[in-house]
Amino acid sequence: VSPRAATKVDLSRDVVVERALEISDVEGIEAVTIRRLASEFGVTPMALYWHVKNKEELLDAMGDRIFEGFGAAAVSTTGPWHQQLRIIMATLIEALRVHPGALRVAARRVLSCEDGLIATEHTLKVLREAGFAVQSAADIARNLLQISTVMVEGNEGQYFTDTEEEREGLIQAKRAGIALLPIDRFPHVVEAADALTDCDDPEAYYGQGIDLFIAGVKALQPKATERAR
Amino acid sequence: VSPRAATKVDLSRDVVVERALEISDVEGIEAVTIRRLASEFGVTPMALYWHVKNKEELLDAMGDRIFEGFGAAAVSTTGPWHQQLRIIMATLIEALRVHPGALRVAARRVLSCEDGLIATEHTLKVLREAGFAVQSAADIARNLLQISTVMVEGNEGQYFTDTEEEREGLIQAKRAGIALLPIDRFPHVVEAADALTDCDDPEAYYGQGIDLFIAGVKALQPKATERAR
DNA sequence: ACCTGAACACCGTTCAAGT
DNA sequence: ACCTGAACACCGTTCAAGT
Repeated sequence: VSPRAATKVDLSRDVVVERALEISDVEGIEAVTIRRLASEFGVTPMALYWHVKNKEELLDAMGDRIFEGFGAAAVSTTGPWHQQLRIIMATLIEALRVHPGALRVAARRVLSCEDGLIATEHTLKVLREAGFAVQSAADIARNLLQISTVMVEGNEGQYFTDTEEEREGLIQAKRAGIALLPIDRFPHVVEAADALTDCDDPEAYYGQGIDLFIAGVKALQPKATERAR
Repeated sequence: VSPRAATKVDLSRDVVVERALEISDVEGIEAVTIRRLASEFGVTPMALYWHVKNKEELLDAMGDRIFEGFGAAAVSTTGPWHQQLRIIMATLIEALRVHPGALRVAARRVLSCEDGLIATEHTLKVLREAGFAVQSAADIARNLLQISTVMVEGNEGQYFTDTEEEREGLIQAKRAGIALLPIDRFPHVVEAADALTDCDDPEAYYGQGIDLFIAGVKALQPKATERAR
């Protein structure tokens, strides 16, 4: 019944990964350490090595967790190819936003986890059927993942700190630093100080990013005449 | 004249940053440590703190170095807006490719260093004159940087190791892992195993990425009728 | 099956002291 | 002005040992 007993659940791989994700979402991925986790579970650092091979495997497991359910969602899309691509991208962004601290580790796990593979398979299928060559389709699929990752990261995967106030402070400081630039040299930057740092309308931000990507892919689509090599 | 004397140049901020960039390009940014640098210079770790405030400042300086000359290059573009944007992006990618290990630290320094600000100012100017609203222009400028960064990173900013052979091995292992997937479940992924991992034609890869982005931005451009709010 | 203890080779950084 | 020495609070990980 002591405050420490509250955190003293039975250790397991899942519990460890879950806690690691919680930490990364608040304080960033660098705050996730074996020793930190151990102390939070009221256990010795070495105890974790029973449930996870090493730190790398822990990070991988965090990434895989993020993609859970993504495969099924990606496969269930319907409609014209560009609409399917749009839904896949929107779904991916949604999934990534849940754990902004673990984006990076997720991105490099796409081709190493079940759900990432399923989603990639379907994405490639859609692109191939739209007439894209193997290399083009692969590049576009990679781009889709990378752009989604970097958009989410740029928007909510920064400024990790211990407290919320501290986080606010960092953002304010950044914005103020831009707003105070010499306006004669950087008029457009100063004008866009808010727009460049913050995002009071994330949906619009992601919407434009998705629009841009889909429009770009559409423009790259080989014409039907070119397709018959 | 001893082998160790060869590395014993006079310590200075520039020399330290330069060496840090060299290390990050070969072994990745995590290989850059104060103690490692100190031992390479044949000096005590604390000696570095005279030339650089702390590790964060060192990383920032590495990022700023990457953008050196980028401002001037970005400003000197001419032609229609989308062509200027294209040149800016191509130039940025070129600059980023020089130091693939320090991409990440560079990206977050754009709005904090001279050359990054100059380039951003000009990019925003071009976009505003093309009719984009402040928020849209800002989002697109951010996207340009992020996409460029992530393309370079995805292509040559991975698999850092001590030796070149080890690096080759990692890439081969990754590709083999994909190629050996069950072909009935992941036919398109297996087909694209090479295309997804490697890039024997980087110019084509970056070219398509730039094409995609520019086409996407073009599609988002407000029509002249809409512009007169 | 699950965890501990002690130890090793690493980190960044402070602070006082040397030349 | 520039560097050293000793110390502190952190890392990940191995290996043998406990229950």
